[in-house]
Amino acid sequence: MKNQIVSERFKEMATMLELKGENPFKVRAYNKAAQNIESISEDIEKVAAEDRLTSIPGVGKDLAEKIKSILETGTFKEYDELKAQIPEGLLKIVNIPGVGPKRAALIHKELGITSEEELKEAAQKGLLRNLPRMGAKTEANILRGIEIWQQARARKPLGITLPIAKEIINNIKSIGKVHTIDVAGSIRRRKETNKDIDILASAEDPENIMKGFTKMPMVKEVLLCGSTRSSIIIEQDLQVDLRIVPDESFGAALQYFTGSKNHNIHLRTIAEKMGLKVNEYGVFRGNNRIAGKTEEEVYNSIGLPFIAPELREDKGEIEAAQSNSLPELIEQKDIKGDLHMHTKWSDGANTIMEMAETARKLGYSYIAITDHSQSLTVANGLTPERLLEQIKEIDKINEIIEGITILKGMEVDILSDGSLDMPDEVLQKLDVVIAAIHSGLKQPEEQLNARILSAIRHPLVNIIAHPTGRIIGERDRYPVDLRAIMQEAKLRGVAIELNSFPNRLDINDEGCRLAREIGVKVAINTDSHLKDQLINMEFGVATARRGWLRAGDVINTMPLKELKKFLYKEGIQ
DNA sequence: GCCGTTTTCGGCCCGACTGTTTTCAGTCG
Repeated sequence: MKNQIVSERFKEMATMLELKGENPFKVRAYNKAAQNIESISEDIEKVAAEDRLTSIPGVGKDLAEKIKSILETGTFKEYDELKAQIPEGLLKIVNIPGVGPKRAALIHKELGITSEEELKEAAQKGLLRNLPRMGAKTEANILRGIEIWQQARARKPLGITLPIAKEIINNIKSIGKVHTIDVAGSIRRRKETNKDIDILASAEDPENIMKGFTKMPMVKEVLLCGSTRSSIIIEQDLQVDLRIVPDESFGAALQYFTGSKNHNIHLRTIAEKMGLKVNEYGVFRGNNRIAGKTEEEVYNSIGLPFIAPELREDKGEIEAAQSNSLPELIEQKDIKGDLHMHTKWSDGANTIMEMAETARKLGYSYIAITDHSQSLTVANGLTPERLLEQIKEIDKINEIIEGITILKGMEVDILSDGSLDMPDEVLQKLDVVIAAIHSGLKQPEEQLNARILSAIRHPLVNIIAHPTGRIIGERDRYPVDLRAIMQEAKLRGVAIELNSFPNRLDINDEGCRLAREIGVKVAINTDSHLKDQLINMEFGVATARRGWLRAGDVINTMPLKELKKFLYKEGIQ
C-alpha cells in the first residue's frame, strides 16, 4: 500500500505551496486529496492500474498524473522543483504552533533559520522579537509552541481522549450553572485519534466558568483565556478548548465545532445557494436568525435531516441526506452480546464466571469465551486437552448461571501454512471459531492473503479477528487485500471482526464501509482480557457508525437463536 | 487544483484571539 506515501508527498507539496504564498485554494486542493487518499481502504496502486484515480474525491486529471508519477518514481516534477528551492528545515518549522507560512518565510528570510533547533535557539536569544509585527510575547509563544509540538506530535487514541473529555465536562458542570454542555470536534465524531479536546457549553455566567476552567487541578498551562473561548494544556499534554456560546446559538455552535471542516464547507456552500449564511451563531437570512438553538434546526433549515456526528466527514453523507437515504446507524443498545474475550485459561485476568456476570450487567444475552490456542505460548494458549476441559466447565456454568448464555469458542491461530492450530474434531465441539494471525506478520502479501483465505474456507471458522493487524501508533496494518478477504468471507458465511480495542479498531471505519459495500457481515467484539474492558464495545460501535453500518450488518445484534443459525452456517454450502 | 441544479470559468467557509498596531496581520480551528 503506497497510499500513505502519496498522501505524504501531497501534504508536503501543500506546505511548500503555502510557503511560496501560492493560491490558498490550490493548497487546499492538495491537502484535501492527501486526506482522501489516506483514508480510502483500497490500494492506490490498484486504483491507478484500473485507471480510476479521478474517482477519488478531490483528485482530478492533474493530480491523477502526479499520483502515477509518485507510484512509478516516488516523486513528481513540481514537487522536486519546489523541494529544490525550499530548505528542508523550513518545512518543519511551519508546522510549529504559532508559526504559520508567513512567519516561517519571514524568519527564514531575515535570520536564515532552517530548522526547529535553530528556531529554538534564535527564540531563546531573543532574536525573533525584532522582526516586523513580532514582539517578546510572540517570541515566547513560538518557544512554547516548539515544546508543545514536540510533545504532542502524536495524536492520542479516542480511548484516552474520550474519558478525559467526559471528566472535564463533569468538572466544568461543578464550577457553576451550565445550561448545556457537550464535547465537539473529532471526539464527537468518534475519530480514532484526536489532536485535542473541544468542549462547547452555554452557561449562566461564562466569565466565571472560564475562570474555573483555567483553574482546574489538571491544568498545566493556560494558552489563552477569553470570555467566549479559552485554551489550556492539561497534565496529559493535551490541548483542551472550551467555548461558551449563548443558548440560542448552542446548536449552531455544536454543529460548527463538531466539523469536520470539509463537512462544514460543503454545508455552507449549500446554504449559500439558498441565500442563507451559516456561522457558529446560527443560520441567517439577511440579519434574521432562522435557526441555531439545536443542531436539528440547523440541518432542517437548509433542507436536510439531522446527520449523525460520526458521518460528518463529507464522504457522501450530505448527498445521502439530500436524497433521504442516510443509513439507520447501529447503536450500543442493538448489541446483544460479545463474541471475543479471554479468561485466566489463557492470557486473560478474570474467570469465565466473572466475565459472564459483567456481560450480564451490561445487558447482554450471550457471550463467547474465546481463549488462545497452543501455538501462542506467550499467551498460555490452550492445547486440545485443555480446551476440552474448558468446554466442560462452560457447560457446568451454563447450567447454573441465569440470564446469559456462554458460547464455547476459541481464538485459534492461523499457522504459517494457513492451517488452524487445533484439530477439526475439537473445533467441532465449539459454537464460535475465531481465526486470527499472530505470527509470521512479516510474510509477503500473497502469503498473508493465502493464509487468511484458507482460514475463511475452513468450514468451521466463523469470524476473522483483527483482519489487518494494525495497532494505532505502533504497528502498520499488514498488507492484506481486505476486499478479496471480505468477498470470500461473504461467500462462505464468515464474519469480519471489528475489534473494539481502542488502539486496534480493526477493521477501521473505512473497512466498515467496504464491508457494507460488499455485504459481508461484521462482528463487533471487544477482545477483552479483563472484565473492565468489556465496555470498550463503545469504541467498536462508534467506528461501525463512522463506517455507515446498520444493526442488520452486525451479527452480534442478532438474538441468540438467529446468531446460532449464522454460526452453524445454515444455508451455506 | 478541483468542480459543476448559477458547469468549462470563476468561484472556493468564516469568526475569535493575540499581539502588534493605531487599524490589522497572522494564526487557528
